[in-house]
Amino acid sequence: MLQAVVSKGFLNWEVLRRKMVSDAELAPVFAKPPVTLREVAAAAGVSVATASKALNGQGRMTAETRERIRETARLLGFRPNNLAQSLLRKRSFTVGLLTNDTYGRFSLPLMAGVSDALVDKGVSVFLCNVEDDQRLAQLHVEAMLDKRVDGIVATGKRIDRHLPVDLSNLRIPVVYAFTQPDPGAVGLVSDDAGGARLAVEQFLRLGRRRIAHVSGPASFAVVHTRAGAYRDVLRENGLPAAEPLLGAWSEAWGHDAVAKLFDKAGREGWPDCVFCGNDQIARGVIDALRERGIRVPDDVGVIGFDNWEIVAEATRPPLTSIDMNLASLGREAGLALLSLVDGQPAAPGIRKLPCRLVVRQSCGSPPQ
Amino acid sequence: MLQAVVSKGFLNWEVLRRKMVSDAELAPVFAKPPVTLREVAAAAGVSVATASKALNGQGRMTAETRERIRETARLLGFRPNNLAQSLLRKRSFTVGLLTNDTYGRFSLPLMAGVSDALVDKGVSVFLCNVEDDQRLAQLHVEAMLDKRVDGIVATGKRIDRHLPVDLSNLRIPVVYAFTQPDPGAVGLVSDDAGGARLAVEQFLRLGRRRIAHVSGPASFAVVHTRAGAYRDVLRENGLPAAEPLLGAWSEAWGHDAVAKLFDKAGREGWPDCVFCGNDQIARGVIDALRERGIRVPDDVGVIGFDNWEIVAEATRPPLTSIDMNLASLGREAGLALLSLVDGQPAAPGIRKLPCRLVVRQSCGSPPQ
DNA sequence: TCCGCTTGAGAAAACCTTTTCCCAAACGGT
DNA sequence: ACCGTTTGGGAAAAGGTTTTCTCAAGCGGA
Repeated sequence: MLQAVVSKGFLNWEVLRRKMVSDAELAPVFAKPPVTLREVAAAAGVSVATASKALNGQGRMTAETRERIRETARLLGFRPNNLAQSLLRKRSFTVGLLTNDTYGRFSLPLMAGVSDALVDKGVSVFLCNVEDDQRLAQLHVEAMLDKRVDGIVATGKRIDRHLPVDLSNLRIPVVYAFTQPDPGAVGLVSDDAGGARLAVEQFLRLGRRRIAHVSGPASFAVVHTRAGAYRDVLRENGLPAAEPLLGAWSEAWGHDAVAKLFDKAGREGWPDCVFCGNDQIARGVIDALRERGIRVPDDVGVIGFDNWEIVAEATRPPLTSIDMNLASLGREAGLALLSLVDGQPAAPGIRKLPCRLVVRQSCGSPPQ
Repeated sequence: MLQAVVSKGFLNWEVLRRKMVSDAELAPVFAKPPVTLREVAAAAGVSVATASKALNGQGRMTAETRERIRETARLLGFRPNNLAQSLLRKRSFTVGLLTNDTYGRFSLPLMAGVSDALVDKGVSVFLCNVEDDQRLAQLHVEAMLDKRVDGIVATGKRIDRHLPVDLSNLRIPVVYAFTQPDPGAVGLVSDDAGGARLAVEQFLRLGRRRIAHVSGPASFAVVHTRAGAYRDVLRENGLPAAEPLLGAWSEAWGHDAVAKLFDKAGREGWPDCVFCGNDQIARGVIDALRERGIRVPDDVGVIGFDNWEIVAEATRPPLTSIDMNLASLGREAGLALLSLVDGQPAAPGIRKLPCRLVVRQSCGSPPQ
């Protein structure tokens, strides 16, 4: 193939050789400028227009010419400059990921999901951690806009709070994932009610009947969503729902809640299972039960929420929990954003993605 | 000010007005194209060259002209197109952050630090999660190169492992933070030996003398680094060092280690404090001690490593721990990369950044 | 009045790629 | 031999900004 090319005299071999030698000579590695299309065209003995068309499969030319140009580009290690492409196409193949939860763990799988969905479409993701700082958020948004991102995924640590910046008039599409969307925007969240339902129904399936619910602070919307679903399922099954115990998202509160639930005399008044608002509470609950000599899951079953593996697997016994599928949520958000960027109208409003029950050992086995 | 401008007749007010009206009319928000320098120049009645110089503080012109152009730009909401600027300047003000630890927690504060150091220099960060997938890593690196990032920060979940991609011949600078650097490259890691030293010396200061060390798997380099420092400090103080107990990075191993340390009869053979290789081990140790009726910190002091707040603060009592200052590490990495990008030669080799002792309650108080 | 210098501002090239014409040569048909 | 069509490929504009060069006007001095 190469031989044919050279013998035809079209490949400017001298250009190619000089280039490669000079590259090898260049001691300071950083100084080596990338190969441009112009250089490829020169080496192949064609115009840049033809070179461009050859590499993009556009235009008309002999198969031989096309292949020769391709080979030259390959040999030279040509890679098109995305900046120039973006300038022309008015698409940067770049999106921004705005979050105020850099240290937390909700945005992490979510971010991975977004990035994962976009990378093989050639789209890169700008990471923007804004903490809760308005100024910082503004700074990041402006930087992204200036860099001509095609769109923005907004995410946060709470479903019921806005990011500290207004993204509603941005002239680029925005998708909200796991954070409060602006009205009329596209939002993706986990189906917390569905998740809670999964937990309670699992207990019912296992033959438990006296189901308690211990959750986080009343200031969180999800606390009420999950508590509502808890009550609904029990009502649907003709069972009495105890008033949910609201406290904090901590192990310590799990301990306290156990005291509240199990201090009353009369074992028959005790719940036979506890659905917890997150895994830390569940961990506290399980530890407190063990300290009281109450066996998990034999005497009392426990299910957590979030499926934070490092906690769920360290719990004794390992914790059954609800997984919000945040990576999928992120992937969906990335794809939704992409289709918005492509001009496809997306249904505004909040879409809820299903949760998943991850069974370990803390919820017990089905009755024999 | 505006009045003066208009009265001078230089501000093409009609252009400005039409622009603003048409903007307001444009219903589909996404269709509104950004204002270009050309438009600013036209509205101000000057050439693009003059407009550019006015906004950048370059060139010579009357103060009045400069101010008029600036005002026009402000009014029109002009923001320079970074893509065009980057193309010309051969600097994209963009760096890549490569990590294989998206779900872990080491890279998180580190990422935040990098981003934090760069954002107010106008540099944005591409987040690239490569898991441990060679193909994915290659994909990400090529995408970054194509987008003409100015440099790359490589980070990972282990100091003693390479990322699944070779970054050593990249023609852009690379800084390694909390991952194994290529030979001759710039690397930043935490000073694990120093951190271990802080912990052991704290115990000594508190009057403890029988110091045990429980750490992670022998396959981790940091395990040996920390164990070495542990031995060194004890030797320097003329105290016998027990052989470190190596196991896993888990709570369960913390439990097992306590059994090994405290099962032997004879209280005088027991350690009076335990330095743990990470916070999860420490958590396990503390729980196991409590279950044996051994009081922390009164009978046995415990210090962890990593200062993973959510664990350290949930431990009973709250855990004293070594913080690796990962956010600072990230900041330093960002700044180092920037100075490399600016052409400043940086000393190659691994720079170790100090750790910090975070005192909570598990290590006890000084002897009275 | 003429010359040289300063001042203020514009024209044009450059960055790199894509795309729309456009043109010359070759070719088939009569 | 002539005409119309296809084929293969090139010239040039476009995208938005920066920078260098150029140039005209104005001004002071002789």
